[in-house]
Order: sequence, then C-alpha cells, then structure tokens
Amino acid sequence: MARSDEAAAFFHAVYSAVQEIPHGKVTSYGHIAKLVGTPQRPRQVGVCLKHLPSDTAARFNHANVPWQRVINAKGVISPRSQPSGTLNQAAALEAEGVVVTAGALGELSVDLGEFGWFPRLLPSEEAAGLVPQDSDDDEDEDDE
DNA sequence: TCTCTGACTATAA
DNA sequence: CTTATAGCCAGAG
Repeated sequence: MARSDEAAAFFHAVYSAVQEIPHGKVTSYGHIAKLVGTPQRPRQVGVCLKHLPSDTAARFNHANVPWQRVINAKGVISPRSQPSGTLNQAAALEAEGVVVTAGALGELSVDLGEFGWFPRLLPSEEAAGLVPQDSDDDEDEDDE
C-alpha cells in the first residue's frame, strides 16, 4: 500500500504546485514535475490533472486548482482525447485574461506576450536568454 | 498479471 | 522547420 501512499503524495504535491501559479499566468507540465521533484514524469502530472475531482468538497478540485493554467512546453494547450476539454481550457484561460490563438490545425496556442509563464521557462530557454529577467531591482506588482 | 494508452519532454536526424 | 525515438509510469480493460 506504500505505492498508493506515494501516489497520493505525488497527487498532493502536483495540485499544490499548480495552485502556486499566479492568476493570468501559465506554466508547463514539465515545470510542475520539476517542482514536485520528479522532472522526468511530466506525463504523470497530466494524469493528476485528469483525475482532478470535480467535487468541490474534495481537498483538491476543479474549483480550487487552476488546472487550466497548465499547458505543454510548446506553449500550446495539450490536445487530449476530448476536444471539448481543450476548448474548455482555452475558454477558462481567456476568462483569466490570457490570450489564446487558434492555429490552422486547430491547435490552441497560448499567447505568452512578453512573458506569461509562471516562474520561468525550461533550462534550455533560460540558456537561450529568452528569460525576461526583470531588469533592475525595481520591484513593482500590480494585481486586480 | 499483462498490455496498451496517454492533459509530456528532450534529443536526434 | 518537421518527424522519429526513447524514457516515464499511473489508469483502464
């Protein structure tokens, strides 16, 4: 039963990490996987979100976990079995102020704008110098 | 118990 | 740029 216990811990960690994503921003499955200490299991992160209960009475549910803010590393909403779910996620993101562009192939690309990513991009992206990296020490935050 | 699938990603060609 | 491949491992049948 230790296995199930570990699995529960993993689910818990994933949901907690997703809750850390600020409003109006997104991150990738891989990033969540790294946050929970298992950078090689981005797929399982997807499994966790798929199993995210809709019951609002549950500790983690569709209402308190911003599952919609999790997309794939390509900056696109991962297409899953049910296209309706993808569209649903796109709608949810739009509602949060995130701009989603529909590609010719029906792929829903998230417009990161300057930088809509939560903490930062993957190491590869960092090395590429694509990180905005707030210049200066001027710290300012505005939230509605 | 085995097999197949999948809300992923990095790397190679 | 696109396509193929190899890891990863939790569910569902």
